[in-house]
Order: sequence, then structure tokens, then C-alpha cells
Amino acid sequence: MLSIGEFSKVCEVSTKTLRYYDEIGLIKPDEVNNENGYRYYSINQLKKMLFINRLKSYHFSLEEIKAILEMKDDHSKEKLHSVLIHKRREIQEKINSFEYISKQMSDDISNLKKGVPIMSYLDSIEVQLVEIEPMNIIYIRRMMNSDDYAEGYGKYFSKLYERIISEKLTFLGGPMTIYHSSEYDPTGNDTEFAIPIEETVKGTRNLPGGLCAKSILKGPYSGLTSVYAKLKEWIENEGYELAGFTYELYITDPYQTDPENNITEVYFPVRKK
Amino acid sequence: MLSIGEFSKVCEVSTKTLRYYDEIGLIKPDEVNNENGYRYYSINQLKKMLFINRLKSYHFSLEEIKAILEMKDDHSKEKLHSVLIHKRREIQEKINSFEYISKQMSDDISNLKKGVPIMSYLDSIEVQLVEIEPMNIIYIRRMMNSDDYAEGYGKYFSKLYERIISEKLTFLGGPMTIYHSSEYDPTGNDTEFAIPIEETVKGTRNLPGGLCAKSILKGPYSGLTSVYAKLKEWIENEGYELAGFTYELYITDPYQTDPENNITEVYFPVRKK
DNA sequence: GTTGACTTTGACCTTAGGGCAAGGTGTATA
DNA sequence: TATACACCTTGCCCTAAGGTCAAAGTCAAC
Repeated sequence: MLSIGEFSKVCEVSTKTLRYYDEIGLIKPDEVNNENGYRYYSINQLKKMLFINRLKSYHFSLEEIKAILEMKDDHSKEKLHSVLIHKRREIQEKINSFEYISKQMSDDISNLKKGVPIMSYLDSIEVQLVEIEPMNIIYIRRMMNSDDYAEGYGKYFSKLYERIISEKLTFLGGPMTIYHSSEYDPTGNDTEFAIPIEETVKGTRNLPGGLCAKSILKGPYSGLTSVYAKLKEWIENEGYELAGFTYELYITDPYQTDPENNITEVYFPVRKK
Repeated sequence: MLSIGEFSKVCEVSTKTLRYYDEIGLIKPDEVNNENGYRYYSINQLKKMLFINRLKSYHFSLEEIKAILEMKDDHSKEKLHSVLIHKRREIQEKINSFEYISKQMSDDISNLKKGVPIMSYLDSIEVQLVEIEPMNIIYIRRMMNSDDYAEGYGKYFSKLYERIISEKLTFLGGPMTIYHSSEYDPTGNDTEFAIPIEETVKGTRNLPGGLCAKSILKGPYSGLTSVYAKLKEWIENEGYELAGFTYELYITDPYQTDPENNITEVYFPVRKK
């Protein structure tokens, strides 16, 4: 039997951590002296602790590790295998995202070297004032969180296209999303997926027309926030105010287009103050 | 002026986050109505908020972001440039570490597919009982935390080698580290860097010999914990007990050797119980 | 005047432990 | 045997970056 200090040293885990793992039931000492409460770990527990360390190094959370340790023996090998594969995919996604970040930083760094301020691209976003005709749209409205976005985009627009085709409707424009939330909520925003069509059937509504401030974004959707900010700024500066829900028109199909060449139009309905 | 909800929507930041940023002084609303406490943000603050978002996407902490925002204009561009370069290096290190993890997971996954249990490598670590002669060692003793290890290794052994050469001492063996801490502490462990030499001069001491349990590790240092566990297990099972401080002998030079081919000997001084 | 939408503060929760304090225990040495 | 000192215990508060309620105040529209 090893005292908590000895066990700590052999496993390279602090005693505080061992007490914490005891508390959350991840690994409990094989024996606890019930006079003084001293914890004693058995030699057999070394292997378990090393296994925990390995899973930790793979960025499993303690909760996930606990679930892995509690797996029944019948299918534990297959489950461990699939859980490892899944985690490896997560790690790979992190690598991809970090690589993207690194690339973006390199762009900023080279701009900075040329003397171009980092946020100056904002000044080159152009805004026009346009008059939009009212439209009849077929729609699906959902709470969408930013993670589900890519998935939802495909899912809901496919549904709409399916309806258009199966009911032989006539579409008059590309897909669009209309934003109804009054503030940004990371857990979900009230989003309407819509396509303008000719016929008035169930699940369609009128989208009022009118004056709009409009900007065109060329590039990945991550640039949308900047376009929103620019439009808001323009509206204030020119003495307009918001008069409806903002919406986006997807000119290119993101599944067929390289992110760098994506084209998105952003509309803010406005009126003179 | 924009209410917190409008500002939230334009910047895609939750109102809770905006209140938190106000609290920590990262970005305070341009105007606060002092009757009802309502926060109002100006259009000019949009750019600042977008800049904060960008820095967040680069994994700067809010504290770092605050420091960047507070930089004086005189050298802000150069400083921003250097701080970006530094962060990019950090990101690159994360990518490297994730790639290493991914490779290790792939090893485990392929072992599992072959039916080999993940921790079974432990069973193939061999332990021998050896008699060690006392040694005279020249040493430096420090509290070392595991992050500084690689650096400390180079630094302290170079110091010792310099002394050996400048004082024309005779060395009798490779570099070693002796571990004096009684438990593992992530903030630092009492570590002695030593080299056996012939002469008894200032800064040398006697390292007592005697019976030792010994294992040889082939591969990266991350495998040491397993070797420690195995040695501890062996000692218990064979009816011995620890009789001194454990130490490691570095047979290969990690700066000249591929991690996979590193050889390290681990010694646990023991006596019969 | 009344909804309903919007805003305020405040208290508690999250991960994976670290730090510190007060007090109990084990053992080696004088 | 007394004592020093290393070791162990529990308990409380702290971290970063907000999220999740709740209770209460406020605004604009009808």
C-alpha cells in the first residue's frame, strides 16, 4: 500500500489532484484508515492512474474519462476504440482551426509590416441605398446557434427546395435568411430561412419591400459581422434608422464555391429619421 | 447611440459578455444613463469591439487584449506586431502538440484494433536487481517544474560540464538527476543535476551505493512515469522497500538523439523488507 | 393604463484543480 | 520519552470567461 504522497510521486500527480479525483469518484484509494482518514492506494491502482493520465493527455475531460473507466467489460474494447477515433477527429478539427487562425494572423502581420492598420479593411466596405420590391417568400423559422449554422443552412434550404420542386412552385430568387432576434445570444437566435417564390401557398408570407442599406461581402461568412457593423455605422451617420429585420441573400452556393469567392448580400431595411 | 441589445446584435456578442467587459474595464459604454443605469454604446465603439473579437479569435486572453488596447500610440504598431508574432508562435506550438497527440492516439487505435490492450506495454518493462558502487558526484540542486525541465536540463548540465573542463576534473559517467521530493508538486520538485567525477572538490558529495532496482527506458521521456510505476510495483511484489532517492542516468544525449531512440536508466535504491 | 420587450443588479454554476490555514498523525532522533 | 518535523486531513476561497436564472425597474407601443 502506498500513502498519497508516494502514489503522487510515482504517478506524477499532485496530492491535491488525487484528493479531487477521490471526491469526484474517478479513482478512490483502495483503503482508507477510518481512524485518521489517511488514504492508501494499492499497487494495482498504478495502472489505472497511468491510464487516466494518458486519457488526460488526449484532452478527454474528467467526466469523459470517468465514463470510459465505468464501461462494462462486454464491449469496452469496441467502445474505447470508437471513443478514441471520435476524440482524434476533435483533435484534428482543433488543428485545422489553429492552422486557419495562424494563416489569418500571418495576413494581419504582413499588413502591419506594410503599415496598413489591422482594422482598416472596414473602411473599404461599401454601402449603397436601394429600393427593394416586396416579395412573397416560402420560409422555415428556427432558433439557430452559430455552431449548427452550417448544418442548418444545408438542412432547411434543402427542405424548402424540395417543397418548391415537389409542389412545382416558381422560385424568383436565391436563398436568404432573415434575423428576428433583438440581441445576440450564443445559445440560439431566431432565424428565418426563406426563398422568394411566385405562388402564395401554406408556409409562405409577404416580405415587405422598401428602402434598404445594402452591402456586398466577398469572402467567408466570418466577415459578416464586419459588414453588419459597417451598415449600422453608415445608417447612423447618414441619418437613417432601422425599419425592419435585417436579412442576407446568398448569391453563391457555399457548397460549390471556395470560401474566398463566396458572395453574400446584406440588407438593412431603413427609413429617414 | 446603441442600446446594449443593438450593440450586442451588431457585434455578435451577448449582452452578458458586454456587461462583463464593462465590469473588467475592457470596453465601457460611451454613455451610461445615471437614472436607470442603461448602457449606451457609440458607433465609434463598433470598431474597437470588432478588434476585440478578432484578438479573441486569435486566443488572446482578455487580460492580454486589455493590455493591447491600452498601448500608447507611440509604439503601438511595433508592439502589436511583436505581440502577434509571439502569439502566432504559441499557436504553432499548440498545433505541434496536437499533432503529436494525434499520432499517439493513432498508435493506440491501431494497437486496439490488433487486440492489444492500451496499457499492456507496461507489462513489457523489465526490471533487474543490481549492486551499485558509491559515487562521488558534482551537483547542482534546484526546484524544477516540469515545463522548465528541457531548459533546465541543458542549462545545469552545461554548467557542470564547464566546471569539469575548466577545473580539469575527470568524469566517470554520464549525467544524472536525483529526485528528492517526497511527493509530486506541479509547481516544482526538488531536483539534483549531477555528474560522477573522480576528484573531491567544492560542490561534490558522495552518492551512496547499494542494491538498486533498475529499468531501462527506450524512447521519449514521457515514458518515464510508466517506468516509475513499474519499478514501484516490482519492489512491492518482490518484498523490497525504497532505501534512498530515486535517480535517472541519461545514456544518450537528447540533443543529439531522436526522441524514439533515447535511452534512460532509472534506479530505485532498495533493501529487503 | 397596460402589455410586452428591454434593461438592471445579484447570486450561484461551470473545469480542474491551486493555495493557504488550522489541526491531527507518524516516525526518527536526541 | 520528548520533540522536531515531515506528512496527512478537512475546509474555505480563488481562477477565466462568461451562462443561467430571478426579481425588479423601465421603455415604447397600443
